[in-house]
Amino acid sequence: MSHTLGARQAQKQKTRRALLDAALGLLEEQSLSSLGLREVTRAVGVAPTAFYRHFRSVEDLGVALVEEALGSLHPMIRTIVSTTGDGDERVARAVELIAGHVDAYPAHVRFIARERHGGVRVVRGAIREQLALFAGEVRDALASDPVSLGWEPEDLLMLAQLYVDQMLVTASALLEAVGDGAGERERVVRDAVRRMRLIGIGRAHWVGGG
Amino acid sequence: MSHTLGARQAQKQKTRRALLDAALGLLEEQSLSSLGLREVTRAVGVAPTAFYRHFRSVEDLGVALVEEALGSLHPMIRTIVSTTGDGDERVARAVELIAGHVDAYPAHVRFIARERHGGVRVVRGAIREQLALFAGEVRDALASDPVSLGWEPEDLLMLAQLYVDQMLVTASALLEAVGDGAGERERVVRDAVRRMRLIGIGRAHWVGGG
DNA sequence: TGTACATCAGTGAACGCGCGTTCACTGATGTAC
DNA sequence: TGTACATCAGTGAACGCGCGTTCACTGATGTAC
Repeated sequence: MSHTLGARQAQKQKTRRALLDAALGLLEEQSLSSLGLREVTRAVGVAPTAFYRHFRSVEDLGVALVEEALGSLHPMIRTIVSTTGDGDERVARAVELIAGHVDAYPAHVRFIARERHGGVRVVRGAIREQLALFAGEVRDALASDPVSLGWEPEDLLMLAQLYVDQMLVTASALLEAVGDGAGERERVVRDAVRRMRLIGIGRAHWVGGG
Repeated sequence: MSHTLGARQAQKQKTRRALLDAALGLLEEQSLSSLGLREVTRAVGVAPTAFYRHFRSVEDLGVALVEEALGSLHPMIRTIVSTTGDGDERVARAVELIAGHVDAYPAHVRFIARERHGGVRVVRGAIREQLALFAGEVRDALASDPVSLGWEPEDLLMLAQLYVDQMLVTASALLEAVGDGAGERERVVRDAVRRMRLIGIGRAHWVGGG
């Protein structure tokens, strides 16, 4: 996969990276459907036409950003679901992991939160697809937990989706709290922990059917 | 409030309404930060300059849409929180009310889902403000319910926010299901009911502190 | 009711500007012998 | 190692187009007497 690239390929990758990073930066203050190709190339310092050597359009770049942003989340999700310990410990660790991810990749998180319901159809579709994969992973992890004995498959998937949604809600709330000081951030974390605890309690007392 | 308007005022209101409606229509396929003033006036059939008689900018029109879209939700929220009956009945009625609102005002719902994390700061702020009002209303309703005896104020607000979030998640999921036939819609409704039930169960067994 | 004047929603021409896309190009890198 | 040719990432000029905003205007509606 990562055998030595020729100088030409290496330079091309570098420019592509620069285009993606510039776009991510510009997308902190606007949404994808208003991002211009010339804006991106101007930020990088290449000619507008260079863009076409890497992407067919800004939408295409958007799809690449989705894969990058959500691809990097898979390892984190696997870490969370494979964490051991009792309920409250697991919740605390999960929220910590999410907070760490938001600190490490704030622009990616903002991009996903913004474009999940944004104005570009193919990008919404790509995000939806990735989130469905996440929900599947979480469901499989839940299924192999003794607590889930007697749960119907549909209910397990519902719970998995609820967890994935909460992960995004938490990430997005943390992002908004970034500028508001450490106190506000602490409050958001405590709130996220309580939400997850409440869902965990609902899970522990769940009765199917109805 | 609604005493008879002069012919001039009445005509002005009509044009304003047409601008808001045209914008809502255009925003089904794009986001506010890429919506152009000329697009809106073209859709209505007035000169571009007429726009300025009603709004200072497209952002300003966006804030007006937020007030319209979320203002109309207040009565629904009051109806939901004042509904009587046991947990499962209340949940079912709440989801029905939400589904009815989505059917009645799909463009408003899409607008809020899209712009809640969208690229226009003042619009995000206006949405956040309205949602905080909703959460406050829900919290007050929860507080006056015997089930909440012993709950800390912070936990009540957390739960209220969770309910408001779920309302939006449900509305947005219903919207996505609109094109996918009645079966898919039914599935989304069942899923929403189960999510709300699970949260209700967590609420019933909640223990503060920790 | 009739008249003279004020208001103001909507018009239409004009502006400078940045957009996405096309095209033929350049020159460094890669490859075949 | 050296040479001749192919590839291809990035260039720069050019295009037609729609944008937001300004300005002086028109003519129907409103108001004062």
